[in-house]
Amino acid sequence: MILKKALQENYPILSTPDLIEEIMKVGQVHEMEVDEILIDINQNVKNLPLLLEGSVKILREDEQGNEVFLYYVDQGNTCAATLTCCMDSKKSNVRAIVEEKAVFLSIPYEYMDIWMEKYKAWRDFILSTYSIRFEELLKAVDQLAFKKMDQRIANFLSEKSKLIHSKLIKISHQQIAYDLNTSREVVSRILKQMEKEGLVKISRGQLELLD
DNA sequence: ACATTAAGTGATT
DNA sequence: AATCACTTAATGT
Repeated sequence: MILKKALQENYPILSTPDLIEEIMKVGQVHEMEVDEILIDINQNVKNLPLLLEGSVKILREDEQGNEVFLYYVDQGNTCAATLTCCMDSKKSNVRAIVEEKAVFLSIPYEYMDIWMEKYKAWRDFILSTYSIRFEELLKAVDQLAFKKMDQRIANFLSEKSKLIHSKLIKISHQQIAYDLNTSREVVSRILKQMEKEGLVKISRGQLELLD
């Protein structure tokens, strides 16, 4: 079956045959289009999504509704923040928006505990996604705390470029400003500077990373 | 041709 | 680095 293959390719760590079978049995395949909200803040999370295709952007929001980009989750991964919520079906503290058309397996949260006891592969999987995401989070934190806007923008763009495997990024200055919680003018000015330095080529609604 | 939206700029805090 | 007010340029209808 094609699904099984996708699962094995994207999640080699879950290779235990019995576990694969169970995942296939209880997991529901879902598809979501770009910009759809996979998980919203304060939403009760009762399913764990295992991304098979596409990618998702994880955002944090403050009391005033300002959003800040945290990190991307791509295929073969799941979000640790979601995982935490999923463990006992708590409310999400982040928002997950589909960045690239996503296909994922939705696992009801009841199985989290059961599989933790039953399968070593599952435990390893959970632990490793925790540590991967923890590092991502630390990266995000010191970006926010210590880096200046120009570095944050440069970083944001290179992450994005890596994610979509393209140097051509279709995004407006406004959208970048929104993701990094700054103003459009600042983004425009920094981008202009980067262009002078030969780092990017800007055109309306899209930009290209140069080397 | 006109309206709409993206991007550029200077001044101010 | 943020905000404002305004201009200029690109794009859609």
